[in-house]
Amino acid sequence: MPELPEVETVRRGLLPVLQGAVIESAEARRPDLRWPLPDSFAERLTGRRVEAVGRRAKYLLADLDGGEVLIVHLGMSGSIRIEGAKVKGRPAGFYHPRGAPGAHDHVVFHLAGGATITFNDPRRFGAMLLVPYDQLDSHPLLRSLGPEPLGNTFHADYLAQALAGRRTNLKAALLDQKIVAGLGNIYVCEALHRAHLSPRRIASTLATTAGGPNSRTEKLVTAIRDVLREAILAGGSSLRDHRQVNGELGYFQHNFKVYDREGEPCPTRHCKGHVQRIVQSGRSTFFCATCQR
DNA sequence: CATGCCCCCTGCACGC
DNA sequence: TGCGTGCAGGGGGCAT
Repeated sequence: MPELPEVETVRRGLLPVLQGAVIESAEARRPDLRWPLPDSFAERLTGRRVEAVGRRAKYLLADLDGGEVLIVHLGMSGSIRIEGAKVKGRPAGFYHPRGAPGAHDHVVFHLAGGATITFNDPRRFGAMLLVPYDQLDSHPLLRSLGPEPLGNTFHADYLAQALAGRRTNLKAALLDQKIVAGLGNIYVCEALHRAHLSPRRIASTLATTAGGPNSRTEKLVTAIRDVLREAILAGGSSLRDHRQVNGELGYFQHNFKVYDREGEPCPTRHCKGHVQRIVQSGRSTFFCATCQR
């Protein structure tokens, strides 16, 4: 499911409940996620205080006292919900996923004070890991990630250098988390449409012109940053599984220009094209061949 | 190293 | 209604 904006939405929802909270107990109801839950998972979490709730790419990072970090990845279908919490005196959370109550609720955290945080993931492509804080940056899952697209180090100079020599297409290059970390299928399609760049274009053509990044690269960086920022403000996109942690829907899906809009007229001003769907690397790409070059 | 393909798993929409 | 098929916000692992 979730790309950077959805994960960031979850992080922001968790923050007021989880930061500073103590985990009274943890239930590992179904340990066979993408990888088995770590050894002694529940015991290592019991009594821990959550010092901070961060995010790197599509990973949620909960810093625990005692020196370990809980890494959570939501995979394709993972979601997190909070129940029994009060934020500013008001109860938060009532939504339950479809299906039988408790179905696919693989991990449950019981916080001191009575709130529960539940990880639900039908497809079980998600994961949870515990890693010593000082080994976080060198962890195999994180060490090769490219820059955060909303961070200071992601700019046209960087992207031009990162795409130099890449013979693959732009779609695949932007999905490559080593180039830029956090984009997925939706936001790559949307960013390329905003930048009027074809997903089929060879990535290296965005690299440099006369020693510097070309204007296409500048536009792409702007498009990526804009679409992510707008999506975060909208609470992410709710297609199937993604909810905010209190059960509310995100609404950025209403702002998609091309994703899942095959056959619709291209929304670019003065463009007479239509959105088409092609398959790249086995995944759907939506774009307008008229205004995206 | 870079690239492309397969696979993990469940649920749902679709056509017959 | 009951299939069977294809598709879904990801990404590790492998062969080439």
